[in-house]
Amino acid sequence: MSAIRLLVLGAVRQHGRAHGYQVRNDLEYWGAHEWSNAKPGSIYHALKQLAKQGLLHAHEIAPSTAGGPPRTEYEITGKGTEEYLRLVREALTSYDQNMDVKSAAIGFMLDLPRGEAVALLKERIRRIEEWRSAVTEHYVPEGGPEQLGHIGEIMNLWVHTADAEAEWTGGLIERIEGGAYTFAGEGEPFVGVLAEGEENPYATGERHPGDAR
Amino acid sequence: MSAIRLLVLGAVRQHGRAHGYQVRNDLEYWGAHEWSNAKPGSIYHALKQLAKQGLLHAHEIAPSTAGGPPRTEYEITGKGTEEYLRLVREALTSYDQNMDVKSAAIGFMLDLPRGEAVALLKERIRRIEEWRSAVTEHYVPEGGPEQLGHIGEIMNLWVHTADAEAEWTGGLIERIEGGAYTFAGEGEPFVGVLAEGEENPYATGERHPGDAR
DNA sequence: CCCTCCCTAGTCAAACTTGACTACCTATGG
DNA sequence: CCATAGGTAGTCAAGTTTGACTAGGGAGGG
Repeated sequence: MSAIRLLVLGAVRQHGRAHGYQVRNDLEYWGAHEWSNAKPGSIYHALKQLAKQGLLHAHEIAPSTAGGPPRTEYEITGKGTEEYLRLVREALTSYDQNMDVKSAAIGFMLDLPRGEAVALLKERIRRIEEWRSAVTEHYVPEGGPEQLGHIGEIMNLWVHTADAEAEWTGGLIERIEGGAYTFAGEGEPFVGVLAEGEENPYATGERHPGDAR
Repeated sequence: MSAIRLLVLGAVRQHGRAHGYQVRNDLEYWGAHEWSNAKPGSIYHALKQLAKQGLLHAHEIAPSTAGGPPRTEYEITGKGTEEYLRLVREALTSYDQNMDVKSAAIGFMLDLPRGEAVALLKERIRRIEEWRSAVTEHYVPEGGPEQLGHIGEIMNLWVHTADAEAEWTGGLIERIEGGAYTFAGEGEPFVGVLAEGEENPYATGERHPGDAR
């Protein structure tokens, strides 16, 4: 699963109606150009792709009001909302993923009801543990793990990483169950996009730490 | 950095001389089709690319001895060996990476001298800690971390992940400094490829746990 | 002897990603 | 009043990845 579809769908959805440059700005506001592969080309490509698949509706619009070429505005469709929620659920649940998917999942989790988010995170832990025991049981040869030599270090890395993720997930579950944050249906939804004309406090130039290069 | 170049260079290098299907089999033997993006198309593409860049030398060969289309054999060049070692060093050092790069780095680290491997891993820890403090210092707004709301959980994830990796790296350094494994120049090098005709004990069909789906 | 299945070895189109590039408009300083 | 820097909005070619597909040969069963 690539994070870009989720990010773009989520941005358009929070906006209600947005053109490509707005989405691009939101993702930059979120720092996503640094912790995900959200480059201009990918964003415009994703918008076109999503429109082609009926997840976004494209409005052809007259030349921009603020200079530059004419622009296309997008709105999320019913099918798109379904897909968005499906992607959020998948990102929260599955242990398949890169940092960008996980980060996006957390950013969007408030769009689910609190109970469901907790259930999905518990399922996540279950899958991590399942995977962990598959590693330890399947790969350890008869004669003990020493037989593997340095290759055993790879499994060690996998197990260590899995444990750390399970632990972090557990902490998050506790905080959510303890009443933290405002989930779907509990009040004003959290909106993290830039309004028309609002300036981006995290605009380019500054070096952000999400950047793992 | 994508893991595929490193994996393919490493496989050809251990073989001395190999055609695409052999590389494919080695990667399957290593389980790489499950913990990396090593699909047939990617492997053949990488081989051609590496040959074009002068990192591999391609021998055009007559029709296969065992059925199927004619095949091309590859050998690593001097430039290719340099690039291979550069990639191993980079993979060991940088905190940029996905599981596949890390796993490959461990698999190949014995091709470096012991002292260098330790130095690179220490540098890795230094970079992780640098990144960690960049996250905590840069992203925490005035008014405390509570201001961020659920977005703070993303930074929490990053920090937690960084700490886990630093810890794991530290453990690996200790074991290496304690004399574990046989590094470059210390004796018979470790060879993890299938000989001609040798059967792959991890052949397809079985489900491997590296598969994180 | 023939049919089917599987292994060998690889190709290919479609989708996705990357990074550089274009074109237009506004504000600003000299 | 002019040029020039910078923001707006997006395109494009080149490179990479994916997953399905091809085509030939041998093994084994009936």
